[in-house]
Amino acid sequence: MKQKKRHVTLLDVAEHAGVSRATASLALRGSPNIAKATRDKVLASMQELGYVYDRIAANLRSRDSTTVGLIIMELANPFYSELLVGIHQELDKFGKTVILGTTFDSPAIQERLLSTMLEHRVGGIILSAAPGSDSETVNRILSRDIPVVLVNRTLRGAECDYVGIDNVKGGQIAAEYLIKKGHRSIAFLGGYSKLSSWQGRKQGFDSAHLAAGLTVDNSLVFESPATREGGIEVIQKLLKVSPLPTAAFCYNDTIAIGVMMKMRELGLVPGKDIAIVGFDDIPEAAIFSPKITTVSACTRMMGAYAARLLQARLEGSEADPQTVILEPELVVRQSCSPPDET
Amino acid sequence: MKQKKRHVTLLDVAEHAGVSRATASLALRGSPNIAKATRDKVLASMQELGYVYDRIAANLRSRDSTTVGLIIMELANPFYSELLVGIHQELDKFGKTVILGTTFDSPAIQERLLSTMLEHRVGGIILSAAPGSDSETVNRILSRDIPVVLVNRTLRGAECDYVGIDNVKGGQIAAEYLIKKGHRSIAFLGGYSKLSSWQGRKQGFDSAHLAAGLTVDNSLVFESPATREGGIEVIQKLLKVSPLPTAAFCYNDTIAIGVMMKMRELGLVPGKDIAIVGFDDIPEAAIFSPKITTVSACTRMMGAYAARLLQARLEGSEADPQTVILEPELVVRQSCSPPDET
DNA sequence: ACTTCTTTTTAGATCGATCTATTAAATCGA
DNA sequence: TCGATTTAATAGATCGATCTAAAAAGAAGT
Repeated sequence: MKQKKRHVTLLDVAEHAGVSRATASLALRGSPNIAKATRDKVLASMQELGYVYDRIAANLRSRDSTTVGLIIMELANPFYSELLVGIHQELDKFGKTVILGTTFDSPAIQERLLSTMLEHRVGGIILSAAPGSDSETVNRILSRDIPVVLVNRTLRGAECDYVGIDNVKGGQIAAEYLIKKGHRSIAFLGGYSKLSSWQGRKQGFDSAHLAAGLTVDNSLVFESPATREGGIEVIQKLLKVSPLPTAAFCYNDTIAIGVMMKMRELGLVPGKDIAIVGFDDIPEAAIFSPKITTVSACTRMMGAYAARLLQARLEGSEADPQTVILEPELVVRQSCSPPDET
Repeated sequence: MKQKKRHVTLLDVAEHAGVSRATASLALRGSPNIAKATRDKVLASMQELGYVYDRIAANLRSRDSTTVGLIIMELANPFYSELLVGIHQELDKFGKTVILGTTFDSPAIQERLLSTMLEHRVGGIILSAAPGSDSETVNRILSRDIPVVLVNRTLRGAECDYVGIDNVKGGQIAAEYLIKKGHRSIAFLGGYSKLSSWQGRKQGFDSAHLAAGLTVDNSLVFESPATREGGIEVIQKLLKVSPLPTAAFCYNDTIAIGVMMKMRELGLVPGKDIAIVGFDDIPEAAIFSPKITTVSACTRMMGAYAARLLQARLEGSEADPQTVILEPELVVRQSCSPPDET
């Protein structure tokens, strides 16, 4: 039953409709200087022959592109999958098709993905850069006239658009909240100090302490990968400290979840024995028990902004590099009791 | 500082190396009948000029494709994002680039996405079909010699490969487990009865009852969207029933989470007042409190299999349509107490 | 009827690569 | 040394569309 259909090209359509290839092309694209009768004839032939437009060939000739490359760290990570949703939905509105790549935070993989995407003639790239990657990488792409938008992670020296969140503010409101609740000894858990986002959050954390007349105890700062395992690792280190802090600000929600799971396993009551604030407001934060008080990074909106900035470039904007910094918001839930009176 | 580099083509490379375009092309691809000295010369010129291979143009001429279309329901859904991970990682190994589309379960959107992907000359398509979509859709693509692999959701009448899970078995082991724990009155919550996966799970659920000499009470079956909200909706309906069942099998984990959140909100103890078994084993299932006992759908593996089947077709396999059915596994956690003795 | 202007259509070159078929150079055997 | 064979390099057509520039057809003005 499987009959092999020959590939139908525009030339076949043109011949079937009794016009030239050029006319068929113009008709297809709804050019105003094709007579309506002719256009209808061409459209009918297309229908009849089962013609499929070859956008690839069209793009080759007209030197443009309807695809966009998207490079993120990982898909199995709620933060990035939310970001992906935001970007994907917005680009879809602009008729752009997304080509996906994940780096697992390896600059080498990132390099390979970028090459592949260039070979596929993407019109632009949205990049959440792997740590340790070079701004030279980005600038090399820009010099090929392919716009790049950085998202979530900035890259010093890259001359392109950037969308991120105000990490300083985020760290600050988290710490302010805990201080207001009466906490005086607050840990800072997880993440890597070489990431710009970590530095920002820490800075805000510190300045909230300063503003309240408190000093930050840097022996309560522990770094780790930004994973659930990282959280488990870091809470174990923290529990060796004496006296224990009454609260902890976690670099992100995933770490907070690891921390709290381990606490419960050890017979502690997360949120009560140690109050916890997370970061990102991933979907899990609302379903964990206790529900996690966290700093919302408006992740989807961040993705949408990135998509819009890129679209503007694709439409020819030559403006200076834009920077969009979103305001974080504290989402108060149930993971922060006031400190025990002892 | 921004100098506009002209696009470097293979012809430029050839001229720079002092050979013909054809030779440059062969050298680039490592053809055995190009002298090593010549190849080195060409490679050096490529390097020097900053040449970027245009895979799109190459694919046009050689009539093949390095891209694959992937169509799923939604990204912000742990099940599908796990599936995506499995597919994406495996395709990446084959050097295939993924073009992404989400249907939100709308056949109309699905149709549009398929068209777009065909226009982009994808080599093949992995599809988790929207409910109510037509097998004709798939067969039309197949008749264009573009292989399709269905994943997770089958489509009656579509003559192509399929990877799924044994839903009957899954429903059965879930019910068996609850029955063994002593439950005699078990609800079936969420999902839509028109989905083939729902029907399978229900069938297994029923047959486990039958095998234990129990009868299924169909007034304890409630349908809903497969979302957290669906779970909330469906537990409210269930709680109006009297006497209450002692256990519930949920169509998937997301529903189970909605159910349990709402239970807790109403002062009930999820897992104790009503024992809960979920389906899919999404990452959240392990972090929810209580940790959810669930039927693992081996989601990533499912994705990997789908990718492999497609790759086989792309390499020219003309075998009859293949069907891969994965065995589900019960993951016992903490959401199933035995029934209260009253 | 003839020029002028507009509208509609088209031939042929082109995008950047690969393919086919052929030629040029090198190697070899007698 | 010369033809036969193998190896290396190339010219020109081609993939399926768009673009440019020019031609053909139709409408309008005098």
